[in-house]
Amino acid sequence: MHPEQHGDTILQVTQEAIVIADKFPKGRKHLLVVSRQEGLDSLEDLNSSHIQLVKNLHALGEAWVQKLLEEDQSLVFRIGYHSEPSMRQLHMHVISQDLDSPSLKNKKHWNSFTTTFFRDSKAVIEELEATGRVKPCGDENSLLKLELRCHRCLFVQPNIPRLKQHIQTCRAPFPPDLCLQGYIIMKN
DNA sequence: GTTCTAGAAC
DNA sequence: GTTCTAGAAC
Repeated sequence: MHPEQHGDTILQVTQEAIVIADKFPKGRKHLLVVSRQEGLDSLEDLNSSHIQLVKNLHALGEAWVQKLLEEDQSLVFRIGYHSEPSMRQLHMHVISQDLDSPSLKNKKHWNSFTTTFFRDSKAVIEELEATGRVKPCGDENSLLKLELRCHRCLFVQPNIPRLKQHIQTCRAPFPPDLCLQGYIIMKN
């Protein structure tokens, strides 16, 4: 609400949103596009009146992806929302799909970005336009407790250290369903 | 959200 | 004996 009081921690300010670096990044690049609309805290709060807002948040996120891709063409991104955010103010994650970060430490962290708990911004916009609401994905808690599955090759890994080791070298293409829907954003 | 740690898993 | 996780505390 008062970005001027936070100096250089804020990457960008618009009338509707601010962009900041996630304090505990779960990928090499992890930004948050945060709505400045008071009281708008999660996807459940959205209705038809917010369509332009979420489109603008999406455009802001995409612009940052393009900027980050200019710096490193090997990066791959997804942009979207958590089903059950743990921080106030509706915020969209812009996160690189290496998921390579010391702050990614447990199953909940992993599953919050790799299961349907993560709602791609594009799908959120489409659902909001089609129905005027964004339905909860259902049983968020069990999604966060699912097995540790590589987000590329979809093989299950037994624990976090092994998963982290695995993703250092896994070069399987990203799942076709995500690519075909346009959820995976990479250099053309 | 993170940190810490007891006890489960190996 | 060591590694790892899950739940409590913050």
